[in-house]
Amino acid sequence: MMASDVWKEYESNEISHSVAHHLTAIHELMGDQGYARVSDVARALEITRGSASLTLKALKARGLVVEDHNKFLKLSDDGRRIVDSILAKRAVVRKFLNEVLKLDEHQAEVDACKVEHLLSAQTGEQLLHFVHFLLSDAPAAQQFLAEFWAKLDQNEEWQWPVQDVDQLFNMESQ
Amino acid sequence: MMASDVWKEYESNEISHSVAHHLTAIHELMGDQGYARVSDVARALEITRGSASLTLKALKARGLVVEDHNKFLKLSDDGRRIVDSILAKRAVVRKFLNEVLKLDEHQAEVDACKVEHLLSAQTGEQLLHFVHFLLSDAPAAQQFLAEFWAKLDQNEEWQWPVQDVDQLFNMESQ
DNA sequence: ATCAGTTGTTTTATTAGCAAAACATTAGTT
DNA sequence: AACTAATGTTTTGCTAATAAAACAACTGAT
Repeated sequence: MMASDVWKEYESNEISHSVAHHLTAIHELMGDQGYARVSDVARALEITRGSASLTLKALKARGLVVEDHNKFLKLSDDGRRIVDSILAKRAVVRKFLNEVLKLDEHQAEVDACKVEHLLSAQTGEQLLHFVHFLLSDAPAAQQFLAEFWAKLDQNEEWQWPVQDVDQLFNMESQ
Repeated sequence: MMASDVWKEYESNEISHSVAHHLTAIHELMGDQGYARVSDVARALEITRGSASLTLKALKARGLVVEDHNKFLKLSDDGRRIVDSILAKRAVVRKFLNEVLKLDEHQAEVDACKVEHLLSAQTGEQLLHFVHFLLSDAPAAQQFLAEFWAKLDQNEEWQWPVQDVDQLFNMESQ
């Protein structure tokens, strides 16, 4: 049975990759230089001012960005909440990929950036609990990680992509 | 510092969400009913035949799909490799979200479907090693999971989204 | 043989997200 | 004042991915 209802939810996402980065750019510019204009966002994202102007106009219409009396941009409360959730997911995914799975920092950054806006809040929260405990000083966590990393170094070989992951876990197919 | 070079890699992905699902649809139709035509793919994805026809024409041009003498579609070797890597990532992410993080099956399925085509091969492979060891009968793994799940039930409270994830881990900001 | 249903394609239109270019406004300098 | 630079917007055009509708070709039943 095809999960036709599942795959279409991709587009029904309220926050696109582009929107996520327009919003986070405003947030970071506010932190770095205290203000954010259309041009600053465009420079930060390396797109033209025209493109940024159009996207930001839409975000103002959606109530995620508000404009100062003198064209200075600010996140609304809703916009701020969205940025917080995105940055939290990005940070925890990056941390997991880099510090647990031992992927290099660039790869961890790129992959985290790609998925940050797609994960549900529930997923982000559970992942945070998981990584927090995994990287804590709890003996069970440290013991597990030590053994996992040792196993990684042994370079146990599968050819990737594994043909049938479920079979690798001794599951019935679903 | 803005990672301007990072966020644009999103679009430079060779496989879009749509393409990933056109290819996997062909794969699953071959398994289910032994053949796959344009109409079958369109029905499986719940899009019009016209849309499927156009997308599949592009995939034939890219050499990922080949067409029978009588309009029957098949994956090329390249197409098959892509489907294998996508399905492996989807399976391992779904398993991690559902069986480790204890997200419900639907949420796990949706989130896995959203990110499957975005993760690098390296990430997929490392995640597979991780989940495989985590769900094995190794005592360190079972001990860790038991403690983690017990901790989850205690419902340790953070308000999500956490404002500063790095501070939660006692890191210096980066 | 005709009529209905299925299939595949093409054309037209829409949306999101970009670039490029033209334009208007403002700010700073000389 | 005039010239220059920076800023913001609008218009036009592009690509990917969709829908909708028209069309052609094949299949099957009676």
